[in-house]
Amino acid sequence: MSLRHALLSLLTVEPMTGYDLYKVFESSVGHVWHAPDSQIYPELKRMESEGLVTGEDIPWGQRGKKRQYTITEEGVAHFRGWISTPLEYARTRDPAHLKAAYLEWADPEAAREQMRGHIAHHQALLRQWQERIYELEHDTNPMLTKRLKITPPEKHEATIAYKHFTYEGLIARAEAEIRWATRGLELIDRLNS
Amino acid sequence: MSLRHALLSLLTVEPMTGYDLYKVFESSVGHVWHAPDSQIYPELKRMESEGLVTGEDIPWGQRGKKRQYTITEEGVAHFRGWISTPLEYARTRDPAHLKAAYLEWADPEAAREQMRGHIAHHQALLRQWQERIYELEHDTNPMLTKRLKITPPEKHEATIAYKHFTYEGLIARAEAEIRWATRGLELIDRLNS
DNA sequence: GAAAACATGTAACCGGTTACATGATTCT
DNA sequence: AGAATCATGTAACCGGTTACATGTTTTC
Repeated sequence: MSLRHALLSLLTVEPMTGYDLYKVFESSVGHVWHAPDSQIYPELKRMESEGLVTGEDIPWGQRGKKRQYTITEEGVAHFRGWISTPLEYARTRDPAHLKAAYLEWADPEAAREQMRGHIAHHQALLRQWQERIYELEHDTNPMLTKRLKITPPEKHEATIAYKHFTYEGLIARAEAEIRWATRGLELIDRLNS
Repeated sequence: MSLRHALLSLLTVEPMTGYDLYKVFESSVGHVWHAPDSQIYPELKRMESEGLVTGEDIPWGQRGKKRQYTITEEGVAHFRGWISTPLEYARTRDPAHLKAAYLEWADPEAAREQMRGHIAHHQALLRQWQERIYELEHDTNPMLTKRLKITPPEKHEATIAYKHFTYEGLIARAEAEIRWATRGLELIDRLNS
């Protein structure tokens, strides 16, 4: 149930429509949290009915309208409460490592293809996260820029530092996965020579 | 839908009942893949109806009976096919890192508690996986021992090596998470001094 | 005028979790 | 005799995915 917390985190910056939020999930934030529009719209309605946000229809063009959601005090408290609550970790369920444990069942080329896929996947993530770090260091992330504008200057350092720290962790993880799969390729070669 | 592949991987060793499989998931294998009994029993039925396994009622005590499942040739082919098929990676959804990105919303002690929880979680995983490595190196894992008995000797090395490789990857990941959260604690101290 | 982007939903399904329910066997 | 373990399920729910559906506005 972290979707609503991801939504709330964005709504602490400024009021947004479902489509605005969807676009953010599709771009930068989407590399930490993904959500399809079909999940966002109903969740916003539920959050409105629970008083975490208020919705307001605002005109859009001649006949159109869109619904803009504003976080409530209760929503802010809810978000802060979630951040402060110890995370419950889900039991392990890891298809990539489950497959890796039984690679002797695949022929060597299929096994190599698994490892190459793993490397490609994590290299793509790595690039995305390095791009986020670049944005942080050059203040080119629109959401963060807006956030800093409404944040007291003495909290700017922490606001940036925790996001930097987050992406560093994701980068370290991606690099570890790439190293692991690279060793996997070497192992496959060794076992099939 | 990897549950059925996890079940098939175990059934390649010997016929087992739902409860047998459940126990294995609760112990060693459960640290790579977890499944509750309420998911295992219906899945086995479905797999039987799809011809991946055959079920046989065998007597248990005076009046009791239990259903033992044997993997079919089709089941073996299905498992091998899965291992050889490139994995589709799910979009990122990572509550721990989502929270970390907004730790400025928590007070320092709650933020530290998050990091300590992350460290404790991954240290517990680390111990489990180191235990699995120990088992591999000393041949004290019952399932693996049985597996090797029905595996041609020339494939023993690969069978063990891929499992070793898998756990090494999980260990590297846990160590990276612990390092990350440890840096997180340092960051919290620095920002609040 | 057409295409792309903006805007918002519903419905069916799927894998997984939690709670509930029941009974037999084995061990102490 | 009682407790632990063995054994097998059902049902309600939950978060998430995929497919379907519709209409407006802006841009080229």
